[in-house]
Amino acid sequence: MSPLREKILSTASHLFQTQGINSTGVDTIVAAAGTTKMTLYKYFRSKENLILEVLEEGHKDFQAWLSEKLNSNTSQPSEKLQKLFDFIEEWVTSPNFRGMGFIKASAEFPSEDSPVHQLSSEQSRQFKQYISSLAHEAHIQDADGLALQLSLLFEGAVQAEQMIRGSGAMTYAKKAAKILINGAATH
Amino acid sequence: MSPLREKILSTASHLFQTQGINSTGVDTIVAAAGTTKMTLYKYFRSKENLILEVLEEGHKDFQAWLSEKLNSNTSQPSEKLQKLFDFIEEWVTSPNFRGMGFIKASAEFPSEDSPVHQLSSEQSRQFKQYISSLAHEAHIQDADGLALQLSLLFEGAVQAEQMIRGSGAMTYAKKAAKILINGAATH
DNA sequence: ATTAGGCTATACAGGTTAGTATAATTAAGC
DNA sequence: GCTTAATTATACTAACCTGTATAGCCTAAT
Repeated sequence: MSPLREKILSTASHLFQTQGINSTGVDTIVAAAGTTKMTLYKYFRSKENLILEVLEEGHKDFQAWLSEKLNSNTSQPSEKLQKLFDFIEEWVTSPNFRGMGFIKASAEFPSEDSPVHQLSSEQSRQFKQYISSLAHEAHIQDADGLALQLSLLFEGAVQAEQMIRGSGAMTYAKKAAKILINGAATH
Repeated sequence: MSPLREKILSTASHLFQTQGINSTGVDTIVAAAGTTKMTLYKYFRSKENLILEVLEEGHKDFQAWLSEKLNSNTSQPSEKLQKLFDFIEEWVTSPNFRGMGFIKASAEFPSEDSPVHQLSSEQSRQFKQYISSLAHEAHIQDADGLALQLSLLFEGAVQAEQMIRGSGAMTYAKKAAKILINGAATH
């Protein structure tokens, strides 16, 4: 991959997170990345295309990191579910955390026709599906229900944590998650 | 109050919710409200001012409806906390539900300098504070912690419900809320 | 009927944005 | 040293958006 392409992607990702997607112009991105519009439009068909690639890369990175973390640090399926939120907290509070793109993207692109909205809602669905599969392996009866509840907590916490940095939302989300997991396991 | 002013407010509220705030131009608003820009700018200093008033009205309506509902349908403080999510579900699934403005507004205006961001984060804080006061009256030890958890669930559920209409997110959020409330009450 | 106030219609200024065209510049390979 | 390819620099178009200016219209009260 071209290093300039990567630079544009990471710069855009950072700006989208801190300034918002719609309020970040292409000119701002290329200036911050130390390149020009011509180069950006060589690698990306349009701004929308760039947004989609930023979202995809961010989601892939997170999913890869999370499943690797779970697979190498736990053995039992029930243990994975228990440690899920510990690792999520680790991700969210890590210094290079650039936000969960799909959460904000769906808010900035509320129209269901928008490809950006479609991709981010698909990613949200995928994440919920992943939690559900963990719950299923741990032989939880209503695995989908628990997965939905945990993803609600997760999305709410990420948003709150970004709204007021250091609000401790993730800590309480973690506690709530453990209560819900234990409650679902005893049925 | 002028009926035209009210019409502009309600029209803007509806459009902001369905199309997003930033992607809804004033021309679109006045066309949908059946008036002209001159009239809009007679009643509102700027678009930003209109956004702030829409947010304020929506939040006031919700808070008034919710506390009235709680006060007239419950007696004991613990009962209020228990029924909180039942009423929230009623509000969210009601046909004239126009969304929780402050949740999306903070996402569309991520810069902390923005007055819109400041107002919506203040409203989010107020809502959490209200839940906390209910929890306090019910003699829950960690009232703030429970309030934070419940507001996470709430914000997550509203967003999910809007992302995929009829996802049943609110139903599961309600169940999770009851588990968390009961867990917090026995400490 | 006429006057006055609110509303409409329309055009426009000023700024911002995505995206393109064109030419100059750099750097690497032979 | 020359060619080739990639990147830069800069200017521009076309669309869009907020906010304003100006003139005309309609209705209600006197």
